[in-house]
Amino acid sequence: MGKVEENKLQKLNALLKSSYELFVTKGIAQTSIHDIVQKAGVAKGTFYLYFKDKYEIRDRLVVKTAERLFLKAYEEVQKEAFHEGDTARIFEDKTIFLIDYVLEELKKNKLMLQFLSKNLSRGFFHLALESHEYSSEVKLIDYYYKVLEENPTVHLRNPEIMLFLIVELAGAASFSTILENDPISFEELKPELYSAIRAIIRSHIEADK
Amino acid sequence: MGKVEENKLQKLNALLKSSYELFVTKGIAQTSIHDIVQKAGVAKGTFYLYFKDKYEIRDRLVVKTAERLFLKAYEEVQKEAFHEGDTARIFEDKTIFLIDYVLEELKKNKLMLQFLSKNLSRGFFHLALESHEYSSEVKLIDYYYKVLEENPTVHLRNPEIMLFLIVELAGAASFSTILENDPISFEELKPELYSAIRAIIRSHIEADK
Amino acid sequence: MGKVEENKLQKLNALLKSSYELFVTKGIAQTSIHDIVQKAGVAKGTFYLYFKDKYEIRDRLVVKTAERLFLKAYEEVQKEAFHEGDTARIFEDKTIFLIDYVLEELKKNKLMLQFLSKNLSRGFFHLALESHEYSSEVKLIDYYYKVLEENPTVHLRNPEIMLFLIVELAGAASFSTILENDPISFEELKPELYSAIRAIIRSHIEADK
Amino acid sequence: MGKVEENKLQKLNALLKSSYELFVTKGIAQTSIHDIVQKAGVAKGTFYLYFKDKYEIRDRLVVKTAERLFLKAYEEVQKEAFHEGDTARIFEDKTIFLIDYVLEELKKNKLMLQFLSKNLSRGFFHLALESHEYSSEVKLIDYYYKVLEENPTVHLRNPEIMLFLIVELAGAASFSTILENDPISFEELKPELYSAIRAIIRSHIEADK
DNA sequence: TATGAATGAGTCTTCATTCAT
DNA sequence: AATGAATGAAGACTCATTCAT
Repeated sequence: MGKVEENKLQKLNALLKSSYELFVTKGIAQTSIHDIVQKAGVAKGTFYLYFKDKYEIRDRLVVKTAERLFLKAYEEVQKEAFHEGDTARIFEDKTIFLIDYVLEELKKNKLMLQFLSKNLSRGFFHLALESHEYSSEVKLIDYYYKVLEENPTVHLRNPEIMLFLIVELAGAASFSTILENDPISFEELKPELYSAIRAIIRSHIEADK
Repeated sequence: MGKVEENKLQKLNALLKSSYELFVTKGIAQTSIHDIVQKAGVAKGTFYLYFKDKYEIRDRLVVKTAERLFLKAYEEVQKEAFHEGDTARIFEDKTIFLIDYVLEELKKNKLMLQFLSKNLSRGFFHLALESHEYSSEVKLIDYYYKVLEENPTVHLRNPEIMLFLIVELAGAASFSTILENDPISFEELKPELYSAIRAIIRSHIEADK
Repeated sequence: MGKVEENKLQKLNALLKSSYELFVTKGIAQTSIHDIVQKAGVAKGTFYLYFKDKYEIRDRLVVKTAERLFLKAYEEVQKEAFHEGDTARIFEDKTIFLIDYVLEELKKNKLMLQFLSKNLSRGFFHLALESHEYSSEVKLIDYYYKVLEENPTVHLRNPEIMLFLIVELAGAASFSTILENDPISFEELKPELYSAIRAIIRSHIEADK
Repeated sequence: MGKVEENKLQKLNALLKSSYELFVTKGIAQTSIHDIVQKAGVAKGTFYLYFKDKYEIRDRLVVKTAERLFLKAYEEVQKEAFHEGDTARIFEDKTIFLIDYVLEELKKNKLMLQFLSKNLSRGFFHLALESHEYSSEVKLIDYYYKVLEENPTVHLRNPEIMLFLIVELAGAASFSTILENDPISFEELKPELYSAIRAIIRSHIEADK
């Protein structure tokens, strides 16, 4: 990589980094291009060499953040030992573990949750399901299929829709409870949420012949 | 009502009406006070006689819209005959009916759905669960308790959290499917959504002694 | 006085009183008609039945305040016994006493001093010298002539200009020292100020034949 | 100086110039940012690149104007020959000359005087005594000490306070007479004012042993 | 006389975007 | 490629004043 290329990458990263910090701290609407470039230490005009506007930078950040999170969640599932009960039960446990890992991470980093939830109406989970122009190739659904493949005796009626429902439920329910303890605390919600998710999973597992 | 009072109400309504129309068409951020008062045919200063800013007007509109919708849903439940199966099944059916009515209304009026979903981070459904300063007294949860009372043999482990989970699920899942047919169409989602909701309800119904 | 007249006077006084309080607390520019009428407990339109604008009310207040102050100062001079030295010295002492009384009153009520000095470029003292449409008939200069008459052997070269110079000097010098201790404290200034005033008086006293 | 720098200076000066003209003509309160930038031929946003608000521009103008005036007055004192009488008399004459020069300049430019007197509660002369953030370093008091040093046999009891008193007196008395011929004309006032100033100076000159 | 709802001009201020250097 | 001065549209909000009741 030439010196020029290196310099460009450096500026790009400075812009991404300062944007992320500002978005997460002040919120997107309250962050101006001026704020971003000042924090990044580049000139105003430079911003426009890399991004169309701040919403483009936000989209890139959201995708990047989501992917990183899911990759880590998947890696943690792999490390864990699941063997209590039958394969259906193991699959259920793995799903809950995955969801729980992500939610706990978001709980630890509320600013990140706020940033993600505030700026994506459909929520963080949903986005990660979709293909996206900035995205690299791996999606939550791909990880999920891998988990599924590891338990070949489990048959789901409609795995994609099931995951969609679970993700929407977990996302929507945890946003308000984590951020506002409303209507109950996240800790109180958790057992009920996971019990509901298990109920959904079971209703999707087809009886073996 | 005196002439003055009449005139005041007229202005208030003109402002609410033009705001609503602009919000659902252009979005809140893209709507200026200038737009609102111009459409309403009143002076700029008049706006500030009735509202602090456009977010106050939005909140009032959201609450008003949500209440109207739920009241109608509840009325429709009352008209309908439910008698297939045991009381638990009847309760399930009534819940699904209620949800379905609201979702169908939102589907008919996508602009309203968009407006509501875009402007309430926690979602339209969630709001309706809570008390609110602009709100009259009846809430979704109240309607729900009424429905519950009509089926006194049904015992729910935790009716409030159950409703919260159902509402978050239905809300989140239907927003993206209705507005963007993504990842599937709303029509395809429906049976799966309702089946998931039934699974959640059943997991909350306590076994009779 | 009829009931209507009484009511009118009451409103007028309420407006004057609330204006004064707001002017000395927040300053004139920061006080709106809305503030005044709200504090006075009358309607906005009522303000315009009594005053053209807030500057008219300010002028009336300034004159009223100044007159009251000078009347009191003159009364105090009358109570005091002056007999040390010759008539010229007694006249000098009376003048200093008069000035000192007014300055001490202003020092006690800095808000009043601020209000007067901020809103009259030429200062409080100067105004009181002039005839004014809202003013009743007695002016500082009239009091001064009375003092002069009590000491008939004293001959001043130009009493009016002398008083003008003294008043401007005392006013300007005390404003900044009382309000801001700048460049020295008022207490430190006083002996120097009064010594300067005495020097001016002496230079105006004509030698008797 | 690069083209950019040159252009910046040009804009800054255009803003200062148009502000000054508007302030002295209409008064500060009646001058809007819109007026200023329009007259300067720059965009509204440009104003905020150079100044926080119109009060900052006013302060800079006042200081700039005052400094220029006093520098010129001092230079004129240096050019003049003073030798009539003893050193005390020469010192007196120089002081009067200095004051007179400034007052005559203000008389020539009544708009400037009006602007200065209206917008500085403590008075224009007073300002010139003080250090100020926009100011370069030389102050009236510095010039005055120089004058004093040129006459080493003159001993003043308290030169700083004496100057303060003289300046306040000259400032306050001349504002109203120059601007409004009130209560007498400036020309009529002058001999009396200077005689008063001489009386003050003499009362500060300490008797030689 | 008194009211206070209504007005809309006026003001400040921010900010994305452009473009000459 | 990078800069940052300049732009000016756009927006929020205030407030003295009017006038129908």
